[in-house]
Amino acid sequence: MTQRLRIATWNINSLRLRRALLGRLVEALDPDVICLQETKVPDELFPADAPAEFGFNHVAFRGMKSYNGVAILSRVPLSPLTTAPDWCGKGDCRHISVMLDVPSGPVELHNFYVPAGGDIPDRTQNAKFAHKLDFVSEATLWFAARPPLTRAVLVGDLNIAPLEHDVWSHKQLLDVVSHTPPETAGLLAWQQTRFVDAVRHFVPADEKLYTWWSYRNRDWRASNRGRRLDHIWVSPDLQDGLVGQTILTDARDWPQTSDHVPVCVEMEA
DNA sequence: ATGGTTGAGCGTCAA
Repeated sequence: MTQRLRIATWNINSLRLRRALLGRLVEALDPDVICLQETKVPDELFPADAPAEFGFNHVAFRGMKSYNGVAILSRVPLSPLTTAPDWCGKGDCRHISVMLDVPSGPVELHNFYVPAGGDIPDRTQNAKFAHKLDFVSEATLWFAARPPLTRAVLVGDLNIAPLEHDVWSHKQLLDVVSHTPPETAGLLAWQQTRFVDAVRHFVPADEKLYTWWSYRNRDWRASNRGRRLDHIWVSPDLQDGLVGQTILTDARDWPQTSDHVPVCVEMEA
């Protein structure tokens, strides 16, 4: 027997500022698990009552002051995984992983916030870009070195739009951090450590898909200069159980919202 | 080519 599992991911850009918007996310998507990035809250200030307020009685989080931070809110029990390294040795709270105690069998869940990489797409001139490439390489090597994963899901703000139609203009973004060849090649190599892009499973590669629109636009919908930076990948054994995907574009119009919108995949797992 | 906006938390830095 399998059971329905909906997993959502959202770069919330401050959990404390936008915790009420979690209610809208739950209303729209009814997820079993919510993975958050850029919580921007140290663990000792994590709003401990927020998950239960929205029906999530199980939580794991890793945060720091001002920057980064990840969290997993779950309706099913979870246990933390502690096997992953401290990526790039920075201790910067960009990854958290758990085993979800799904009745039909445990599911390994990874929630990542990949470095944005700064503005200059040159690792010799820009240490943040070097960090981003190194982070992706390190993750690729780590997953590649493991036995092929089963019942595994990897989500997050990966800060890279890998495909031509994951950005509003492939040509104009080829030298813009998030869509440069070393980044897209790096992300696809990571994915090829044996994951399936669960959103593209449903949407052909020639169809535009975005999950992020800059704040620096007068009218994000009119200009529609988006990028698909937020991803949900599953291990190949879960592919046949995929039921559907939702990119909650409407969330970009919520009051005081994030510049990212939630992404959700439903599966039988 | 440049500038445009937001958050954390009080300087600017990061995105």
